[in-house]
Amino acid sequence: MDRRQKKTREAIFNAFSELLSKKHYNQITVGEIIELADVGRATFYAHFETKDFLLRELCAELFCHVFDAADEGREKHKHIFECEAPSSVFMHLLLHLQRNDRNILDLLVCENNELFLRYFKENLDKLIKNQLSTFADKKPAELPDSFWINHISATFVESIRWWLKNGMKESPETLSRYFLLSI
Amino acid sequence: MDRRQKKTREAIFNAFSELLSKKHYNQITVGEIIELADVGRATFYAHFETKDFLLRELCAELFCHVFDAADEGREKHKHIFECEAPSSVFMHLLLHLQRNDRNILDLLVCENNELFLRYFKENLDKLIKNQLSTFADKKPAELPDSFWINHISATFVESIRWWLKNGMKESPETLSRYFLLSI
DNA sequence: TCAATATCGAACTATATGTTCAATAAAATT
DNA sequence: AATTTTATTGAACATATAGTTCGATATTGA
Repeated sequence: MDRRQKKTREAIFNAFSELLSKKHYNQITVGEIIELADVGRATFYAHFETKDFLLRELCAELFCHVFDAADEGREKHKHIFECEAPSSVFMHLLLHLQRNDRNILDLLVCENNELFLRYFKENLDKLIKNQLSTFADKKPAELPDSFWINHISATFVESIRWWLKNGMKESPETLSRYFLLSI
Repeated sequence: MDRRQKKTREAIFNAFSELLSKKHYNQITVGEIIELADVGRATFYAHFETKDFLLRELCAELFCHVFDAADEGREKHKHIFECEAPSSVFMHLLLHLQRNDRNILDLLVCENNELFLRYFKENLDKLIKNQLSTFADKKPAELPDSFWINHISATFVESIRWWLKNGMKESPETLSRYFLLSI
């Protein structure tokens, strides 16, 4: 990819992230983004069709980071859900979140960002679907799989939201325990 | 309240509901609302500061309907959560949802409507807080109350969302069972 | 060096928001 | 029934933002 493109893209992502951590997605204008990113209006639209597309691509990058972060360096580490005992799965993701991507936490804690949450949950659903066996012993027999998957990932997301809303006082270990207890 | 005001307000609510069932909140314009409601632009703004305020008030009305619907007629029926055995609490709300307010379901199923979901969850949180004892036997001792409340109401909402997303094939009884099983 | 292409900036169109105001119609008051 | 108060109307208005267009300029990769 052209060096210029990469730079521009990066500048826009950074500006957007910074704005997202300060104000609600709906209240951010393209004008603000390009001003902070210091790129021309036409340039922005050469990269992203709309603000929604920008968010979608930013999410894709962040998720890639977070969900595949452990991938680099070790080989047997395809998913976060594969690398440790079932009981620490959640904690592992929390650690990744904490360590690597302050951005993603900003997005999560941000008052209401449904678009982001949807993408996040889509990714979670996929992950959890692949790791269903991990939670199989807790699943009431009567529940349909899709209900169960939805329930786990929703509980996952809500645990994080609760954590952030309350100032992240608990350690990842504690929160991980809360999550597993509540399932 | 002036008869004219009431009519106008009603017309705007109806138009807004109808639009909400067809398209996303963000894509609905004030222009569309007043056209469908057949009221003047200035009139709209005499009633509602912004579209967000309109939604907030619509929600307030709907929640009032749903959460207090059983209130009319009987006296010992302050909350849906007080009128029956714990096991049918959820079903009771589902029945209200089904019976009284197609609108509210439209809002819930609508792809992404974070504002509505937030108000809905706020109401739920309050209700569940008052009814904590109902779920006390299921609560792991270690969990903080606020985490537990959040978990229950989130599970509640997600159960309904799953139900709607999958075409509402299950009976309210079944869904109620799923909900209680997953907690 | 050169051809391809990314950026710039400024102007432009289009659409939505929210306000203002004088005229009119409906409601409440006497 | 007459009068006052209030709500609605419609049109004009100012403002903000989205998204497009295009010629000029600068950067890149070959």
